[in-house]
Amino acid sequence: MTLRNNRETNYPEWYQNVINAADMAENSSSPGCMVIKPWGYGIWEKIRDIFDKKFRETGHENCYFPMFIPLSFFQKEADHVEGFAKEMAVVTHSRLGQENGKLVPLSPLDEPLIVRPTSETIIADSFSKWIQSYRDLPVLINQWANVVRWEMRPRLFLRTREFLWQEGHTAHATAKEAEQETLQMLEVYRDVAENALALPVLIGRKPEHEKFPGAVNTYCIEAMMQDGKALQAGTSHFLGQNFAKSANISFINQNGKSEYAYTTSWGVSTRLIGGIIMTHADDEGMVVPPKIAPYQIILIPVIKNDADYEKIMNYITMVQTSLNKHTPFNESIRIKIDTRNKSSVDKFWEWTRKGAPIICEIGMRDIDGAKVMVKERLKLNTPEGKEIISLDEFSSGIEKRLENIQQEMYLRAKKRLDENIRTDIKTHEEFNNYFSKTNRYLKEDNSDDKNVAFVRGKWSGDPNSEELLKNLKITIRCIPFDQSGTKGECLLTGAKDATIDVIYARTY
RNA sequence: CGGAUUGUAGUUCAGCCUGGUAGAACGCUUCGUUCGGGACGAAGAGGUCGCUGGUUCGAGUCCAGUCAAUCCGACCA
Repeated sequence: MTLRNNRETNYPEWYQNVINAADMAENSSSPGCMVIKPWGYGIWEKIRDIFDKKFRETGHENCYFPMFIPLSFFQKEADHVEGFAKEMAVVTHSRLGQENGKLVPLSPLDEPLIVRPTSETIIADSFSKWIQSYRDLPVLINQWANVVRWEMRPRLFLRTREFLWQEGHTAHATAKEAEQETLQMLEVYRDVAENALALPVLIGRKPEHEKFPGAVNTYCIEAMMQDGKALQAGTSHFLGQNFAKSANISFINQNGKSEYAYTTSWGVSTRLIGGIIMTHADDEGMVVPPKIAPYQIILIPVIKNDADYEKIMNYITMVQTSLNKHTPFNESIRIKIDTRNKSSVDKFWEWTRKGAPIICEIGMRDIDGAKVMVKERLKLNTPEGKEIISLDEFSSGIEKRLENIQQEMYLRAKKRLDENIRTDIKTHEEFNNYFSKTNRYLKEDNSDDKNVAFVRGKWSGDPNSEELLKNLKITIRCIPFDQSGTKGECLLTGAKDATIDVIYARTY
């Protein structure tokens, strides 16, 4: 029994099926919101821990700010409010009362409160109090929080009204230092995405019309899903003095003069999990990279006679003890012994659908020869996917085995990304032709030339581009850092002598 | 928020056109045989048919409203 929909017949439904099959999350009765279940939340916790460590290593400390932001704070930054106005949750009352047997809001607030869609304004307010002198800079903080954006078309992990994320906020004495911070955190995002989530990404700068509201520059990491669409996986913003001016974050510099600080902000969210699903999952369900798997190894007892129970459990404990001596990725190994009263076959397929990297079935057959049956999720349905090896060999090779799985997952995704960025499209006509096709699951051999994914090519920078892109349902994902400097036909407008290299793609 | 479609058992759905005792499969429980690639047999539990109102002797079925979900738009991490 595979998933009800495979990637090829119905990609969006397949995505939902994977989440159900892996028991990662579900729609809540609270409209547009999701319940993140233990396996999904466990993955988020691992992602969070890895990022958190990196943030600390780069000098940031965690804080917490209120989720309610006074409405007036949003009026201070014009671009910012314009960008978020259409998706604000507004708190207007402070009490409920009975009216004709129905509960109704009572006691209106003098000033409505906004449930934070992002925290620039409320954090800038604090910064303005914290920062007096150049000696107070830089301020480097991060918060792990939930935010609310009133989405009209929710999708588990990718777009829900409430989501979990991390938002870093920093203030600096110079523009240069703030820009460096912005790029440093972008590099942290790239590093974690590629090395921990096995999510190969493109990095670059957003064009003007895709910038974060209120930012001077927005940088991003962009990933490619298995249907060739792009997913913005993380953003890092250089905010210049925009928020400093609107919230009066000023300091006395070394020359005794008052100056506005330069701020940054950067964030990744639970959306990353959606990206991981759409990058690694297959027609059997989820596949989780070992570095972020809540459990890396599942041990399933195979008990044919109740009389063997104790013997088998003792052996499994021995397997666990042996594995526990090892520290893959320099961390404690994460093992789950599945003792639930279910058939071992059911357990195997359950963990397969959840995407646990390694599943071992252990029964009487293994005990005599001190062996273990090892199944790797990534090699499911292949002859190599099932090995019977000695416990010693399995145990001593476990670090390497998990590293190989992690590496293999990255390489597979990287190959897909590399092979589906078209660089040979040189004219407006070819470009229109290419994007006249609809996105679908990317076939590996690409033999029938129906794959639609990314195009790397020229853009004129024409301010009317936004409208043109909208009509074609295409976006400019980013302006890559490595610009060729050559001239060519703008793929979007057909204008000659366009100089900017950009990534065009459809997006989530 | 606009367009389309759908809401019936835990899940997927049939029943609705043509109103008259609530159905199937899977899942779940129990027992037995099984168990190392998605088991089999037998018995059993489980639904005020999304919600509100209307028409009717009678509504899962017809009508109106409403809420939610899915897909397509607009918007977005």
